[in-house]
Amino acid sequence: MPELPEVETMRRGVLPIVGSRVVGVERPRCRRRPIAIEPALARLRRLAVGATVIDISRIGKRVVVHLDRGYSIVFEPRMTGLVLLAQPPTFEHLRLRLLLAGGRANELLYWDRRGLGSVRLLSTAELAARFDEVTIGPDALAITAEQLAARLGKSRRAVKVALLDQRAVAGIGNLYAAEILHRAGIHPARRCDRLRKDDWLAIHAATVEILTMAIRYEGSTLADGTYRNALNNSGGYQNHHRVYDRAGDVCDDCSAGRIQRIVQAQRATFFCPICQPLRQSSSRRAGGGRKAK
DNA sequence: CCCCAGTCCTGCGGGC
DNA sequence: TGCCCGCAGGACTGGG
Repeated sequence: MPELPEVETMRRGVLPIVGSRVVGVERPRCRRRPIAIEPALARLRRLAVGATVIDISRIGKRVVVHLDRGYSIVFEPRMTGLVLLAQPPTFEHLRLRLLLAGGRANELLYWDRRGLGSVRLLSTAELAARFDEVTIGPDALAITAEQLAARLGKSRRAVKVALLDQRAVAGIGNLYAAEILHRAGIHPARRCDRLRKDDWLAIHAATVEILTMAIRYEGSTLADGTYRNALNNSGGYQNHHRVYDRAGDVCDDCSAGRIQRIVQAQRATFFCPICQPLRQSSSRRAGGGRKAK
């Protein structure tokens, strides 16, 4: 499930197409229900073909391919989408192919097993309108602790549920929310409005640490093997998860608690009851730093 | 406004 | 061994 580290890895992986010219857009034959592609293929083709890729950015969990002529193509992978330079995991689920010339890559592929994702061509104005500060919060790697506290501190939601709200902070999904709160030593069910400044500092520090480390390992490829980088290689961060999908395991950090699984807002949450007590202990470390391994 | 529940989709694993 | 059901969770929508 691509979250910030996986999408950032995709973005970096397709950077070689900067400078290439789009010479074709194809929707491969696919018996599957087509994913959302906007505008319709003919118009997409008319607007994109002939344009040159000038930059690749990321908006939360989306990869944005910027073209000259004032348009951008937004890839939103949702659960199982991949942006690839080559070698799709299967041809059955290949959804869109951008043919390229004049650069280091011949094509950019969008692959999506479940097909919940989308590809959209937006003008610069449409892009700005769609992703303004109301609809999407600051990126999780750019937000300050003060901004995080200001945007979530009055919410009565459980902190884990609130961290998934892309309007508050962009890029955190179910997996990394669990890992971040474990590193910060915060119980996922604690209400945002009951957290103190120290808690937000700890969550902010843990966010930067966990996401940075996950990017270094090129993201998490779970047991279903879906997530791959732009060259169809697995990520490595799944081997460093402390809590996600590890219910019943003894916690690596405290060697005492067993990882628990609960459900919040219809999503699985994992945590260590020793490292993440529901009632705040007076001795919790400040700043979210965890003892070195 | 705030928050929750339902929706989309496919593949896989557990249970019988 | 085979089949069915439930689950996985991105973003979005409708409603209390």
